[in-house]
Amino acid sequence: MTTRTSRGRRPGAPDTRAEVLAAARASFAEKGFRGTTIRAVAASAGVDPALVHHYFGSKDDLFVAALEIPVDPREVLAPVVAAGPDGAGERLLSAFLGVWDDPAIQPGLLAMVRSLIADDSGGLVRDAFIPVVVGPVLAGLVADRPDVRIPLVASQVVGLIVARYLLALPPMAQMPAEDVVARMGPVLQHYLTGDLP
Amino acid sequence: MTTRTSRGRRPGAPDTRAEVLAAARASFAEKGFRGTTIRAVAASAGVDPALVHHYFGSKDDLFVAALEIPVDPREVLAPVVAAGPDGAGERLLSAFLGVWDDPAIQPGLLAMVRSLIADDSGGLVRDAFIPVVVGPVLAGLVADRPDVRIPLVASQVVGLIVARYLLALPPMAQMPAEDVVARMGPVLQHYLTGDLP
DNA sequence: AGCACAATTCAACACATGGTGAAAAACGTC
DNA sequence: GACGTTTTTCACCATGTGTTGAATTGTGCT
Repeated sequence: MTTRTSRGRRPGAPDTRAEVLAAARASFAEKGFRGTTIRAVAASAGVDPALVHHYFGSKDDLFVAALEIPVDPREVLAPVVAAGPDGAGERLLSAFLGVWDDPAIQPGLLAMVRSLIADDSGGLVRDAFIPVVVGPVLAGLVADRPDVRIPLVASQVVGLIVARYLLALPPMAQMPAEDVVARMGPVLQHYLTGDLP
Repeated sequence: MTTRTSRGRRPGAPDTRAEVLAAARASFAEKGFRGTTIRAVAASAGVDPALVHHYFGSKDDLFVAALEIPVDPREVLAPVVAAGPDGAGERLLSAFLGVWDDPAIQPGLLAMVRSLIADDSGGLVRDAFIPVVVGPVLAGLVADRPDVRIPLVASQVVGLIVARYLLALPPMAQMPAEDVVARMGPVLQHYLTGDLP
């Protein structure tokens, strides 16, 4: 039911709709859902606020449009799992950083996580994302007691994301991905397969 | 320059000011700064919105009042550091959980961290809190290369806080403090004193 | 040129929010 | 009871927000 049904623009012409979406994504990523205003998005795209509504409907609709991420976590994690538990910590981190450091993907993820933590909407991660999406995948990687190991892995990964991307703590934010993998990989490996009290 | 200068209320009487502050603290902790409205705080305390202003001034003032935490991080960490690096990982975690699991302290900390992550105000943590407050303290605990080790410790601790308190992921949120200490302590110890690539 | 349709802007509404100043109510003291 | 003080409410204001519908401009087609 979108407006854009017919043939595309002529090549070279600016795609205003895409620019608005990019501006929205950036604002959601930086300021979260509540901190983002339609007017600010419109201004940042050099456009009238009404146009934003014309293209995307309500602010909620704009948000879910900005959340659209060109990556399926299951596809990213599949090869990590397929290679078995040896060195899985490093591979897991590598895959993660590969996605998060991709400038085409990062703003959408950032918007999602920032808004998730900002409001109380953690219920979504708690009830859907972790148990349904990431839980089953990681289950193939842990040695045993997934109910204990998965939250440990999750807590370390969440900490990395918050420190490196949301808070941009130096030097964590500037550290090359390989260094992060080398230093945190063994810890993840320990959480996945090491001895647990 | 507050209004409350003269002698206190008679014992047993309800302290409206304190109730308003508690309501504000709870709302800031749950919904963050932007998600909190003066009207909602007033309603939750069963009071007129103007009274909130009368007691606390602006919304910013109310926020800093809600942030007041009866704990100095330096005092909490001092004994951890004094005992030296052996088992520092466990002691660090223990001290941390002791503070965060204290229901008298938690809402204030939650409000602080939630709002810090929600907006872009991470600059405060980045530029003041970590380097000025926690950095020097932890510097006495790390074996060497504090610029690398401290962010690693920080990322794991941040992950714990976000997973356990902000997102309340099960079973991390329900795990007894001792279990957390037993399972994450060795990792922190490794970040503090272990071999690093 | 004229037409159909998409892209874009304009002007405005309804509402929620932070904030203010004066009035009223409650309370202790003499 | 009359007073000063504190506590609490009332009635507004200015502003920013999401949203809407009509109007305007632009573009391609015949």
